[in-house]
Amino acid sequence: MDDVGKGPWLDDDEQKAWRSYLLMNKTLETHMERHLQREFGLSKSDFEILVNLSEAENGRMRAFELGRATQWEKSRMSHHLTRMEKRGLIRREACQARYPEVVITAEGQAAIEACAPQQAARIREFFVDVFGPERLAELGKAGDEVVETIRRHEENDCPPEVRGTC
Amino acid sequence: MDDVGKGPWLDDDEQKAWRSYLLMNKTLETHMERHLQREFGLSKSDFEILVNLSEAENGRMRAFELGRATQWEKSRMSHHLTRMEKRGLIRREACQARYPEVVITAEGQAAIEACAPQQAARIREFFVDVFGPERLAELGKAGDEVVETIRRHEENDCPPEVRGTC
DNA sequence: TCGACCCGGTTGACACATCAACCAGACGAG
DNA sequence: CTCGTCTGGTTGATGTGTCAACCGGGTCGA
Repeated sequence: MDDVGKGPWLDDDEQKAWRSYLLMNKTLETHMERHLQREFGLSKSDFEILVNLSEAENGRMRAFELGRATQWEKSRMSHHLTRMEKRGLIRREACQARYPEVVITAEGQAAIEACAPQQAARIREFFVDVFGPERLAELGKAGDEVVETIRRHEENDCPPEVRGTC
Repeated sequence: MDDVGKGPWLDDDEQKAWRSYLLMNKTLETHMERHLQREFGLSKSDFEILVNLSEAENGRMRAFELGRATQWEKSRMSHHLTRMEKRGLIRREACQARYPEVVITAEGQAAIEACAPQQAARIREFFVDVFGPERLAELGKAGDEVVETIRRHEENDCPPEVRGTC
């Protein structure tokens, strides 16, 4: 309620920066994703899961932790894991503990080892190197601030009232 | 082939910046989208179409131009337009020219006029103001460079050879 | 004039995300 | 003990995006 008053829409500079940002996002994302899909038959989502699993102890995690790491909703996680299981990239494995663990298969391991270096190279080529170290650091800081601001706003907006619909 | 050689994966600083950037994206996007959905029943895609139409001459455009403006595939456009038509936000209208025109309805106009100011205010609050003018300008420039780099790379990668699969 | 292609647009099948409902074990209060 | 509730996880319905195939009117060369 304290931010409205500069006019109903963004002014030209604001607009321009915002649109540049959006365009960069879309371009980067579609480029990376298309490459991943065409060369390796993996989606961005597959990649995210495989990265997390391959970095984990013994290549195994609970679905819950995967959810925390990726910020996905649990139902999305469940659906996607069943699809990946069907394709042989992961396996759900019952263990002595309460809940089953998600395990990366040899095939999954091979897939990510095959594509990770190229992904990294692309990130460098199109993002890291274009920004350069100073701008990169700036962006990182600003990004964290944005996230922080939104976090604060959201928890402000709905303090633990009875409403579960936050 | 000239970028590989710094190691197969990103180093710590690169990694950190990249992840901050990704997180900012996801946070911003889900926040904005959720707000739009809950308060106004519009998706980001609906919004994009309505913005373009409402800025156009007479609130009407060819689907083709919408496609150019939004960078969507034609099939996605077609599907989404039929859905929006069913909801009464737009109308497809045959005219004397070759192809039908997409027209924004009164209802669509009302919807976007209702939500646009709040969208703008949120963009200011969480993006423009957090970055501040200098960093915003930097980001805009860097973003354009990224887009430019990818463009060059892609047209380089597949010059107008016979392959239509670019 | 005829056929080959191009181009804007539609369609159908399928992959994916989201939402709400459900399930089962754990846990705490009575 | 048992009833309510919480939590991690699954399921099904539905909305959305993508791919490939198709359609119909133009255009161009033979």
